[in-house]
Amino acid sequence: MQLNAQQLKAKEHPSGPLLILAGAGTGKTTTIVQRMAFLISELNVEPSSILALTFSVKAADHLKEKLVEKIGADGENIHASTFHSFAQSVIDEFKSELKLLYRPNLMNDSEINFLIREHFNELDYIHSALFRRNPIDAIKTLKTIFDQFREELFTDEKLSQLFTQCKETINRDGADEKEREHYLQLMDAIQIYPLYQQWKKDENRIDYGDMISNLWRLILNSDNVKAQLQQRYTHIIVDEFQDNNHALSQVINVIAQPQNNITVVGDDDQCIYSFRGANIQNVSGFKSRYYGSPEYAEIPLMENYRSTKPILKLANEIIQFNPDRVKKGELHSQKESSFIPKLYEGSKDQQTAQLKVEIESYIASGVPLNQIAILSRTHKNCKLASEFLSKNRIKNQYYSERLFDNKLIKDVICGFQILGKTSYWGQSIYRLIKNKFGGELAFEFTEKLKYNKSRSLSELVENYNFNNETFHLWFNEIISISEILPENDILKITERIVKWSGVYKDNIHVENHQSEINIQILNQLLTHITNYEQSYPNSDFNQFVRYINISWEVNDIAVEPTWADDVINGVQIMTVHQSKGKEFSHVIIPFLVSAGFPLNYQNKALIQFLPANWRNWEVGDRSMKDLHIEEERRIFYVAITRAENSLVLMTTEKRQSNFIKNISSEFLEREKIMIESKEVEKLDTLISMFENKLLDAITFEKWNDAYHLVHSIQCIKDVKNGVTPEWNDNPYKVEIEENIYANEEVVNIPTELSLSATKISTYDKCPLQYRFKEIDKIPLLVKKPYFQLGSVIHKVLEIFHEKKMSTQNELLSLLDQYWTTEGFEYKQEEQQFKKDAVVMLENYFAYFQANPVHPQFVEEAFSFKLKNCTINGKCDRIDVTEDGHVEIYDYKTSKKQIASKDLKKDIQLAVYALFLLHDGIELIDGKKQKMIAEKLALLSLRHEEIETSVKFELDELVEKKDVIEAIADKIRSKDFDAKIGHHCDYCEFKDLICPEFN
DNA sequence: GGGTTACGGTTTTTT
DNA sequence: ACCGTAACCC
Repeated sequence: MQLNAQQLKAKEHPSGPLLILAGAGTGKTTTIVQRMAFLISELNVEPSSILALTFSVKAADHLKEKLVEKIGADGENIHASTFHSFAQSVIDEFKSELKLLYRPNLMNDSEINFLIREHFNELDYIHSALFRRNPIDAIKTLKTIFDQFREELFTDEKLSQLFTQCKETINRDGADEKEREHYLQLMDAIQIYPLYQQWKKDENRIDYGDMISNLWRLILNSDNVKAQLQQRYTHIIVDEFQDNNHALSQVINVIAQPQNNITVVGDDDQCIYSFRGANIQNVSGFKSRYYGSPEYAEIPLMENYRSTKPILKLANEIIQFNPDRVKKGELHSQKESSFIPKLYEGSKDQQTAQLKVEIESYIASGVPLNQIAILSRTHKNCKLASEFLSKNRIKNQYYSERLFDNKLIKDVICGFQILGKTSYWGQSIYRLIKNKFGGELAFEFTEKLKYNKSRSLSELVENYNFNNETFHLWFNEIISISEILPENDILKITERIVKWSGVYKDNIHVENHQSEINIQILNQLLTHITNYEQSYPNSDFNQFVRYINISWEVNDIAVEPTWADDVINGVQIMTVHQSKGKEFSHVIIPFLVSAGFPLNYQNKALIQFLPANWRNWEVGDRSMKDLHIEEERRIFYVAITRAENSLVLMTTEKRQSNFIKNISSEFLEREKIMIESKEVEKLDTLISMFENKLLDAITFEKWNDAYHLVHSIQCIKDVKNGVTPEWNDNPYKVEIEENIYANEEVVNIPTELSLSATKISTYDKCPLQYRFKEIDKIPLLVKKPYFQLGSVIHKVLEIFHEKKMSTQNELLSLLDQYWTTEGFEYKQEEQQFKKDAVVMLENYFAYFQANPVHPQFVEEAFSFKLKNCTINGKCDRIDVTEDGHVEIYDYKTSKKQIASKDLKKDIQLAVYALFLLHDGIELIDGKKQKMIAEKLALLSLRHEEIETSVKFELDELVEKKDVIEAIADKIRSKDFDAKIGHHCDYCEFKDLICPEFN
């Protein structure tokens, strides 16, 4: 390939610091490869004196390949690798200087979280209440902060100085609550960090951050190492320089001395990894560091060989809104085109429908599917697009599955939960029985599970009458596995669990593409477990289950793609981050809605990043939020610049993304989507699914499988036409029937429908969750600490009033009496919860002293009938005032206090009022009296002003009654569609049961 | 115009 | 749990 003038200049730049500002698609790899060739042939640099560094393994492999291709044997002698593998090789070589005898073993993310988890109870004092209340969140947060300490190369002295700074900040007036909490978390991180380092050392382990910081310590503390490295590598080349963090930049700066023959290639407009420490000031920082040096040069490559002029015009228009960019001119190209990037406006459904139209028109004009890409900001939207295309018979490729989200892996995990008797115990048995033997048998089994408090399998068997021989045998097998737990190693047990759970037998039954994927996925799990066994050879089974559960919680292991994935020709669907470095003839970016892209900036309760003024770079007066929007804009810029020939954007009519809202039609042609989306029939979806499988079978030459699939498709079509299919020996029969009859199981609604305030709000939140809890009666997880706290508080207050006690001491000693440490995994958590309980009781007592009444009733149960249901419930406390007015009180232990104006929406208070209206209570004369409640109050115990209250008038209560009856009607009509939202994260059925996540 | 409420969204991933 | 915009109120 012929280099252009700028590229040539970069190639033949003599020596000294060189900054190549390489825009998207400007031939940067070619240029640096040629530059290395030039160094060797023209400047007589030894190949082994060149150090070429990248961040990712993929980029390193790509670079090595190109080097060998262009330079030949000399290319192989160039040290081209990732930063981390370079660091590791140096540490190996000089390990004696670090006083290491053996090469430390690298920890993966699950192991790191597990390590902190296993030591968490040793921590004596934790500053952050949030950390104390939620150790798992604390562990995850600590890990990311520890990484950032290393990215910024903080020394012990620096950390202790920052600790003092934290203390000053939290004592300062005017700091808001969240900021104060963040600094408490940072104080914890600083205090725990040396312990974390020691825990690793004790086990001769290191993490990725240690690789870089050890290298830094080596060259800083040993003149010998520094001198050797400086002599060995006289020329340094760094790729994707904008993604470097501070630590990496410092390391290469030192090694490059004294000649500073250092070439960096990067584009500040494509820096999209600041969440992992990438320093947005890297590029300009390089410039200011070496600007004074006489050999310093700066060469922009802005001649783009990828995109057409109109696409680049849009890209330039968008990125120019970012402040403080390094000066390098605009991207330009020679590719003329009359196609202006297009913007479709329509609802989300219309956008997906339009996706289909666009792709079909590309197909009609002969574009290969893998030249079309759908890019999205989030995985959620990628998934949406992928599922939509599959339903519509358009082959597509989207990889994002996490190992522990996989259905088969979850089945195996269920086996571990059963053996480990964890809180997932009941749900795991339920899930496996349902998968293997159907819903009816699972339903039959649930009652028994509920009453099996000791979680003993043999006890279950004694109480169960097995009519089904296969089921009986299967159950005996898990019992015999549980009996050999102590004397067998974890891999043995895993093997038996895998067999028992049926994932081999049931999912690898046909010689087809999917089976091969399934085998690979299972192997990935086995590898994960083998690694654990090697690291913890003396682990007992319970510890192993804790490890598995933390891996599951972290869930960051991606399912590896198979070799075969490259062969498939489908529409490419990926996140913008995944698309970096790639290019496609046609790019579609749908769902450009406000809050979606740019994503809303969120200042979360758990700290995510070090404070801006702790970093080794200046951001001027831009806020964290400004920086966030700028990064989102760069992400959008990266997405646009992937397109070669056509670029189609899609957005809603209102609430459009800020990035495109005011872009003039000169850059972007707008058009309203006119088509209406229509639902694809269930059986048609199934046919599409099998047609896709057939395509795979043909691609991979699984002819026997193809034969079955053709037959399967015929059978589904038969069902569609009302004909009874002839299944013969079709191995897909079970799978197809499951799909056809899914959600058509019998749901038995009791004739006497019993509701309560809680049940009503559960239904309101998610009808499916209501069904799981109240209709299917799926076993719940073992009580979480949070609920335990609530019930203890209620119990204590009940007794306090019942026994007519009157002092705070009496109240608090009741707490001591009823408090139990059971159910708490972490010491800190238990202590904090008890502290919270004391505060709540103190708040209550202060309130009680100001309002000294003796309640008429405590924990008063009630029941009354409405048109189509019975309402049951319990009032925490009922008072009768001197003038005969009734007041009902409810204790709230949750963090959130409902504002007075919102109380009328509260269903619970309305239910109490309805009870008084419909059923009444016994007053002095022993007769039940119906009336309107004068006052309905919530006592939010976590707040100083605990009382908020409301009164419902008659017409309002009639309205509420209608609402409840409407819900009862909906339940009776078996309306149980899942409602997805943030509440899903707190739903007990999310992990193993809910079809939306399984 | 300014304040309030309703509503619709809600992470990225490498070593 | 938290943010940004549209719609509404005055």
